[in-house]
Amino acid sequence: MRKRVLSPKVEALYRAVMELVLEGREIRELKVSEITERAGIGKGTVYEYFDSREELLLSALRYLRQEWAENLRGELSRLDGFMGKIGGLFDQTESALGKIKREALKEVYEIFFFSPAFQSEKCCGMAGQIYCIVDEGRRGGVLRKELPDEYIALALKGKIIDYALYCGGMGDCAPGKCTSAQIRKYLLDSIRMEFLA
Amino acid sequence: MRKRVLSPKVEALYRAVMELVLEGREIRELKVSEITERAGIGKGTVYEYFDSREELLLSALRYLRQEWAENLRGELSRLDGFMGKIGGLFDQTESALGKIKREALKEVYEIFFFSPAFQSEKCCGMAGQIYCIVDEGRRGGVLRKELPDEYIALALKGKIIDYALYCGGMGDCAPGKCTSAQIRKYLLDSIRMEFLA
Amino acid sequence: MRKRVLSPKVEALYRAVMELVLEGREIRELKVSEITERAGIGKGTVYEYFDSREELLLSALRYLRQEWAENLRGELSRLDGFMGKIGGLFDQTESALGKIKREALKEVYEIFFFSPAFQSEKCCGMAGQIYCIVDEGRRGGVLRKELPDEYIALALKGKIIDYALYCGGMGDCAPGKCTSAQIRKYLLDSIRMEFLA
Amino acid sequence: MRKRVLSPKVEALYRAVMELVLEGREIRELKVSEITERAGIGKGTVYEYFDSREELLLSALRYLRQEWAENLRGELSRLDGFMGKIGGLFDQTESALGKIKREALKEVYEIFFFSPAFQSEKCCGMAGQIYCIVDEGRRGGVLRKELPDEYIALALKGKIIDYALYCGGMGDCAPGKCTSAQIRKYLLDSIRMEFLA
DNA sequence: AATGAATGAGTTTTCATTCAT
DNA sequence: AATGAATGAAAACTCATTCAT
Repeated sequence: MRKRVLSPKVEALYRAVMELVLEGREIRELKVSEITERAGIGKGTVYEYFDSREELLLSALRYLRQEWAENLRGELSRLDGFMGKIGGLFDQTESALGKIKREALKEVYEIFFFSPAFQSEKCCGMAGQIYCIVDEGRRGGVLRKELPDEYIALALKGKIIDYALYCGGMGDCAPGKCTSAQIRKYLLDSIRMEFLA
Repeated sequence: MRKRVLSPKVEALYRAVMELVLEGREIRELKVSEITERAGIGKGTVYEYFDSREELLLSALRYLRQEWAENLRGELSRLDGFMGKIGGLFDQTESALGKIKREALKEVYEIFFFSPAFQSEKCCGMAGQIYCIVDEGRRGGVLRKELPDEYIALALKGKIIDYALYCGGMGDCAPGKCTSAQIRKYLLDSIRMEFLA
Repeated sequence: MRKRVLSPKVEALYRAVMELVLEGREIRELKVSEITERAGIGKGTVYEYFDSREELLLSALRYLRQEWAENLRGELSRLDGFMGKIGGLFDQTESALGKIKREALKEVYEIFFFSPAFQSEKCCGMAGQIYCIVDEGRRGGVLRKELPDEYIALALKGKIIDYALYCGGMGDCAPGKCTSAQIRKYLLDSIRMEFLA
Repeated sequence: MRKRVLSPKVEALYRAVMELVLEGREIRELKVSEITERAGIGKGTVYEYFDSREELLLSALRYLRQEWAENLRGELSRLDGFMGKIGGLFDQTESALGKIKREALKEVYEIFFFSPAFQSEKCCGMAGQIYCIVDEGRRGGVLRKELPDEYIALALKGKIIDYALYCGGMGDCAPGKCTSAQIRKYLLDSIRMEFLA
């Protein structure tokens, strides 16, 4: 539970990157000068802490994922039971998506769902949270014995992604007759039916 | 509905982009000079056909998706029945991922699964195929009446993404006790159970 | 005798470097923008021909040495006899130094006398010319048999350096009672006395 | 005539510069941070003692020359007679060059032989020593009356440079048939023949 | 007096785009 | 229509210098 203390300048840089991403900018297109201006620090300062713009961006990405995952963990820790936590996951997903600009959705999806899969810290983001929930559910005996944890976690992650895509309003090409509440109900039902003992 | 014949230069450009992406490059980071070199044409020629690098990249992206989707459509057209086509979708996903470099996975996922959601041609790629399958299944009466097409399509897409992530070998953080064949079986079972009438 | 044809842009860059050096600038302190401005070409053009500023500077240096050595060779080729050519060497040295700004002396000495010693092209500059003269003198039988060519060449080079330093008006710390003509006479006398058979 | 005691910080800076030069770095390309790191003091401290990097570098240069010249003077003071001291000059030159890295040769030559010529302290380095020796020789009556001191000093300096270049192993382009001992003998012979009464 | 984190002016370098051929 | 050398605006990066501690 030790939060590594960041240099305030580095923290300011990470915050600036986050703000810009949430405003819809693509992370890989951010200029060093934009970030430092937003962070309110000098351009050269970046190079006291990072070897290059590339490194800054990668570190910021890692940090954002970590931050969000930690938030998520905090919220979920207050909830009980397998389905309770799953519900929390949906809640958090929905509320997080509600706060960001439409143009930022793509980048946020990528940062939160996709790119972690290609990093060594696979277990620390959303995927890590889901795994904990599954683990707890298993120990509580609420999950079907014949389904391996690995599959359940994978399938749950897929359902969160489904929901996130839908909430982003871009889930499908159909004329969108369902509300997101309906979609959520279907998804939760399917989870109950498929995974619960 | 005839496929418009591309200028050979444009085709060469699109192929070059595809090659580079399959070698693991991020599409948004490709330089004009790289693409034209790979395509074997002059740098200036790009601007005979496109207004800017941006436009070239977007067009190439659209083209790649279209190509892949068309291949997919071709393969699926030889298969019968809802579950037959779904099985084909899994087959195609697996074989496609088997052919590309590990570094290219991320970009290919993004191009194929994610970014379409943010384009006007939402219905033309993988999502479009899935929608057709659902539609056909509906007309054939094999799908549960109480589930809307929209949800089924969304959920199916999620399962394909699950499978793709798993095949990419990066699906989860568990020590990987399941084979991809097992995962596939679980996913197909869940589809049968949840959606079939 | 084939002069390698340079791209006109590269030639312009080399000329610009030469001009700036002769005006007293230190070659290693030249800015890319200064050089390209002087050369009358775009800043980016440098990077079409060189990988970096450093490379440009090194190439320009090599070129300057080559150029000057070639001029020297041309002038000397019109003169006959060992002492005739040696005299020419002194003439050329004096006239070359007369043409450049005082502040450029240091840099020019370095380029012409010193740095060649640290390059692979040792034989191509002033040292190379001297060696040819010694060689010719040896074949003509005018040099003392007991002195090896190597020593004679070395000693001659030293005398040219002496003269150059003196002409640069910085030869010594003495109040300078000798004229450069006198110094020259002493140097030529010593050459005659020591090396001639 | 007492040597002014240097602040330990300044001394550390000078030593650091010397070390770096002897490792092959060009003095004009040294960064302030490199020097202070090597000296083991804070970067800002430089500006307590020097107005600018430029001034630090010039002072360090002066110091290095002075140091070396003082060493030289010390060694030579133990030797007697014109040719004895000249021999000592050659000894010192050879042993000094034997101690430094090959890459440092160029810079050391420049610092020791060349750049003094462009400084106000012309008489204080090697040139100064030579002038003293000539002076002493003159007073002792061992030098030819018809040769002015100025020329003798100049010529002697040239011979030392010759020897230094040769010892640096880069004296000429000939296949190097002479040993440095031979070259030395030739040079000493020539000095005896030309300058001694 | 000593420090070193922070700075930003001043560089180098990149690369999409143009345009003469 | 095709080219690629040339460009320069815009970006990354460096590093001497400052100044709060």
